[in-house]
Amino acid sequence: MARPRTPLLNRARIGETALRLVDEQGDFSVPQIARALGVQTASVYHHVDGRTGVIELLRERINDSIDASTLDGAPWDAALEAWARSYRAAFAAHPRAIPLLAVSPVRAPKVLALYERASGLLLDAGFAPSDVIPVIVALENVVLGSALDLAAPEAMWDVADADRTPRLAQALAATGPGRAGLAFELSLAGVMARVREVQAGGGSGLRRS
Amino acid sequence: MARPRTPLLNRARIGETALRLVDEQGDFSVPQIARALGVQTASVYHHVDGRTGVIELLRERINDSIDASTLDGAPWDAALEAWARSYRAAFAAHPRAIPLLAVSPVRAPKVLALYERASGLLLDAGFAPSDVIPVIVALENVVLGSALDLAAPEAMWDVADADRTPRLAQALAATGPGRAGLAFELSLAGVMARVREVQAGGGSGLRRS
DNA sequence: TGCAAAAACCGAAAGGCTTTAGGTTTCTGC
DNA sequence: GCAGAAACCTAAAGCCTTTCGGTTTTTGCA
Repeated sequence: MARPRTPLLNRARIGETALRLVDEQGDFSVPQIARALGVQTASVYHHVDGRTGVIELLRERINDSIDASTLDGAPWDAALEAWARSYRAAFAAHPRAIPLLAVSPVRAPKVLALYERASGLLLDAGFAPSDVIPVIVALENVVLGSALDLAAPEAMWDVADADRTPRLAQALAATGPGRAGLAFELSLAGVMARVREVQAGGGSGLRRS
Repeated sequence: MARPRTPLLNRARIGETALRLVDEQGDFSVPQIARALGVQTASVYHHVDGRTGVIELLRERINDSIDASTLDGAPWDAALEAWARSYRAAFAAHPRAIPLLAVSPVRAPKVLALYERASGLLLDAGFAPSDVIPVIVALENVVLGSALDLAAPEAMWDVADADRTPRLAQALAATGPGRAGLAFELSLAGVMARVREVQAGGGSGLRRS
């Protein structure tokens, strides 16, 4: 009833539970976590900095499943592309977490470490320093946009009926499964091609184009 | 104290207030809207279907500022690109609303009408029907990903310090303002180039690549 | 014209969430 | 051996969402 002989809580268990709740219902609350772990709400606050802290835990968990080693590969463009794929796969595994992560700022050092490696990769590849961040952000946009698409899926397209939106219905009928993946591959291929052009151009390839 | 001689509330005033609150603080609550309009909380529920209804109001407002006429232009690729730009501009004007809109699917007929026009544009341009949806989704991913980036607090990048993340810090220092816009232009240019390839290829250009 | 029904707002309340403050017990370091 | 930290609890303040009856004014229609 006070301090237990063996601890009931730890950050890992809290993060695990929160992620499960988010996967199941698209959101979480501190009382829900506490109930799932058989503990009072206030106890959770001893291990985590409130709701924001739990979100940070989610970010770490998802981020840990990104294969950072891809960034060590060569050539640089294959490495970057593999990183983007791994990045997306990590988010695609928990699409409902994305809206949560989008609003709160990144504080996890591990996440910053990823950006650090990506920056190093691009600088070593000869990118102008002023082009590095835009390139990273562009890739990130594609990854997150595609992941966001996974978060609010089919319902949106189901509304289309052949009477009011015939062309859309025609296009939808011809679309096979895995449209989200196809769209991601299209975007990724396009952006990577453009990124290669920027690198080949040297200097600040972006502002010139 | 009961029914006023002239109505105090209407959907437009509620939507306007909600959007202002979202722009200012990144979120809204029904009581906040009520207070801003000098009304009791319960009164708002007479005009709008709760919190969800207010979010739908936000979506309508933002969608209305998309310039749909761009899709009527020619050539098709310029029209599509202009649409993407207008699409992004609409969201960029209220970036903090994106996480709110991202979770619930679109049901507004006006939005579907946009997709209908885009589908027609692509079909008329000779795209294989099975390629139309992936192309639209790919563009949308870039637009929403980039808009989401605008919602993310700048603080995210401020955390980088030169000791632990030197290359990232170097890249950040060299980055001018408007990194978000630069990244969007990069993504858009890349995706549009790839989309042109798909069209030129005919058939199902996507699966072949 | 009369009057029932609808519209617009208010008061109150249930139930949930976030967070803090202050207790009690157990463990740890010295 | 003991002070202090750690882990959990009870309690409570203050917010939010939503619903359920009021009260008054307007409107539709007979």
